[in-house]
Amino acid sequence: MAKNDRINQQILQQLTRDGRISNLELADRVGLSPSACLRRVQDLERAGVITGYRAVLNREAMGAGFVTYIGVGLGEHTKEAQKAFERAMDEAVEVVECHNITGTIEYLLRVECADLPSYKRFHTDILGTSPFVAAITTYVVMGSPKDLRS
Amino acid sequence: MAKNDRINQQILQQLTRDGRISNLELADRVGLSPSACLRRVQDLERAGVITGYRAVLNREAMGAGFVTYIGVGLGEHTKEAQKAFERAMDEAVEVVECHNITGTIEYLLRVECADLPSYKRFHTDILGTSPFVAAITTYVVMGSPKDLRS
DNA sequence: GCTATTGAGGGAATGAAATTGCGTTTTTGA
DNA sequence: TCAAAAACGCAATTTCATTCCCTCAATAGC
Repeated sequence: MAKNDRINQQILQQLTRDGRISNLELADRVGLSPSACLRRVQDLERAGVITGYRAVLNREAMGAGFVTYIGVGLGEHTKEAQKAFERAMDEAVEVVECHNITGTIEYLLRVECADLPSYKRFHTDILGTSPFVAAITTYVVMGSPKDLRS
Repeated sequence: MAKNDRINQQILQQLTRDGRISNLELADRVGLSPSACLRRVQDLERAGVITGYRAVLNREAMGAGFVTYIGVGLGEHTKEAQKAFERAMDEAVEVVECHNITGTIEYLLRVECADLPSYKRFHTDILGTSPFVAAITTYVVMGSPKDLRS
């Protein structure tokens, strides 16, 4: 189990800001030698505190400015239905987030498309053909006054 | 300006899955030489399509494991009501995202708390006292089979 | 109080990867 | 069809990740 001391917190903070910082630079910033620093990072990864690394994209810069949240209800509530739906969502590049939630519907998606026509394609070709999908409610994002995760 | 062809899409998809994949491996997966691949990645960074890289942390391991999406309807639909609500959300640390959406409600929030009691505090003390808030619908996130923005 | 053991750190060597320069190929547009 | 521009691949160079081994400090047992 990885510790939760000051240095590890610094490491996590730095890697959250820049996940591609070199180990040399990271070690320098937290005041360790490269080898000691690398060991700590690997410990954090092994302990499951760091679950991965991702590039952060600006979708508007690549023509994906049409953002929607979509509530999805499944017709069946079996484990198989969920797995099948989740697999379909994982393969769809438009789907940026897929949350399994409580309430009247099972899933909340964040879907990012270029425009309305391309959203329509996603809606009919992907969602419409996905297994077990029963109810779809779309909320179009007009703006995000606050978004700390973008 | 960076292109938006098949290869760049593959590059972006790979980097959103694993932002620390080596350039050699990435080049291999998209079918380019390392140098050509690196140039494309750098172009995407320079064009602002890739805005950065982040380590993905296990939030439960850090004491913010209670995640909810909250639909909020306002009692008034004036500009002043919206501004006041957005200001309140901006000041609340629990609110990670605030989207202005179309539909039967005006806002969709993502709220991250340590646990249910701390969520209750947010619900009553922050949302309950915010101006013009009329309808509140909470969806508790039980899991996120896919989340490329975390 | 002393010593064995364990855990963490530092430094240097090694191997791998990023990066760059350059010639070649492909694409584009007149 | 041909010239210019863009993109590519190869190879050399630099930088970095990773490993090995030694040292130091804290801890537990005697």
